[in-house]
Amino acid sequence: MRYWLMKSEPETFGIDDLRARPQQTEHWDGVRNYQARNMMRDEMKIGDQIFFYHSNCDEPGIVGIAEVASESYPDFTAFDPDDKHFDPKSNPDKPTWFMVDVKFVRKLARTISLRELKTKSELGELALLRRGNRLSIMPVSAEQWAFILALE
DNA sequence: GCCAACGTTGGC
DNA sequence: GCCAACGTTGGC
Repeated sequence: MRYWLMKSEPETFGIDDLRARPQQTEHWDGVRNYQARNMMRDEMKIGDQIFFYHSNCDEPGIVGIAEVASESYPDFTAFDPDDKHFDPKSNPDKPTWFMVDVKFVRKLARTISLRELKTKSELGELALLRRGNRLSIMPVSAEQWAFILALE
């Protein structure tokens, strides 16, 4: 099993939105970055654990845990001209973009903020903290996962 | 709102 | 293939 971190803006789709979905599950649509796509399409497996990260908000940080709930499949929002994430280069016969379903596991007892994570030398290699990293999905090592959870 | 750090696009 | 222009992300 692998570990991941996925960013979302709480004003758009936060951890509480995921919890409120039927089956507490939602497809992770809208990813339009090839690196992030490759991780979802090629590396994520059902049961992988995910840190749910709130970005672009008052206190950016890890707010909960989710898990991968499906194999990857084409992101159908790319096919819809009316969708914000429409991409004319992707079509159902040869989709460009993929996604997985993500299921709510639990909220953390408190937000582990980006500010706090930055103070931990043990997390120097965490992709989230690397300079200029804007990927919305990134891998987390088992060691990093355990260390961060122990902060809770 | 600002701006650094990207990734993408398109002219050449 | 190069690279300038442009758009986006996301912390602050």
